[in-house]
Amino acid sequence: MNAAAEDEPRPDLAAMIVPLGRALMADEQPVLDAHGLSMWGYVVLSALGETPVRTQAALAAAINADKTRIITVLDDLESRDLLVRRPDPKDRRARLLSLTPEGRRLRDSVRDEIQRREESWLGRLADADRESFLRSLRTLSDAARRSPEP
Amino acid sequence: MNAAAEDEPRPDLAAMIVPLGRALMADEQPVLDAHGLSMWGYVVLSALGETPVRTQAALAAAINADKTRIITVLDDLESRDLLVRRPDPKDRRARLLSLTPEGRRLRDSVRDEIQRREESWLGRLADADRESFLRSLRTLSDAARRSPEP
DNA sequence: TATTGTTATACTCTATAACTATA
DNA sequence: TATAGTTATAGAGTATAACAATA
Repeated sequence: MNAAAEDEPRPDLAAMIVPLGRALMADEQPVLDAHGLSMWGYVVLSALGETPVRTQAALAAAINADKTRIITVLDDLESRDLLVRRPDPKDRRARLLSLTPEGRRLRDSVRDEIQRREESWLGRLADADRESFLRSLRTLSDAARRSPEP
Repeated sequence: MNAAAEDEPRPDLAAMIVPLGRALMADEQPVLDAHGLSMWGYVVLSALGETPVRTQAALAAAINADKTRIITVLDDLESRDLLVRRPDPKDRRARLLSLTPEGRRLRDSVRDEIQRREESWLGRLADADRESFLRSLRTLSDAARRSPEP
């Protein structure tokens, strides 16, 4: 039994979640390195897979990134034939973004490796907690996406 | 029911956790601002409260920060009489760190406000999930602290 | 020589503002 | 004029290396 257990306040949520996020990212970095992908590169590939995106600004918004920040990422991915940018015929200012088959393959295999590593993290949880944890995480993550970040 | 639910892979853990951490921090920033505290300042006050720390290096390690990074933070907190640094008589290289009563008071009131805000996040969870979520989060957070970050 | 705290410097990430091309 | 994309610049945050004091 803990000596001062009664006085111990619970740790702040952020104080647990932020370092956990960092540790997860650090754990995934070797996978990305092995495929020559940056974190943002992978995020972009993932976001394009789920929903076809019609403008770079929309893509940036979807992944909570600055629109200027993803440009070099897109340049790199395009130069490696993982995605294509072509002007929208209806509005030639906009760029239609789509994954190439190769981009899709890369995204899938990286995601598989990453999620396999994540499984080993989830393996630390009690079986009864695991599903509940993922459900809660989805709920909070959705709430976070909706919360207005100035 | 979701159209393509069967094909939909679960989002990466990191892709949910990292933005959630950012949103929590953004949500807490106004509280810190109101008390003139930086995020690291608050982290230091919190860490000092829980366990008395005998060296700055130990403190830095405890909060997963670079030892050089907390120095200006300590300077600021000390100048505001929230903590004191005094040379350890047994090893005058080391600085014994302790909160002043004022530092303790500030830490407590900021923590109360922050945790009150966090409660409104947790309020989104199903009652049955809440306890499980916090337990799982503690488990993973502990694991993250142990994981060796190069 | 090794360690604690510190300072100075460099590097990475991110945001802001200005430019182009289309509309 | 307004918007999509782009480029250039500046700022914050972080890490690396070098230093002084003490052991």
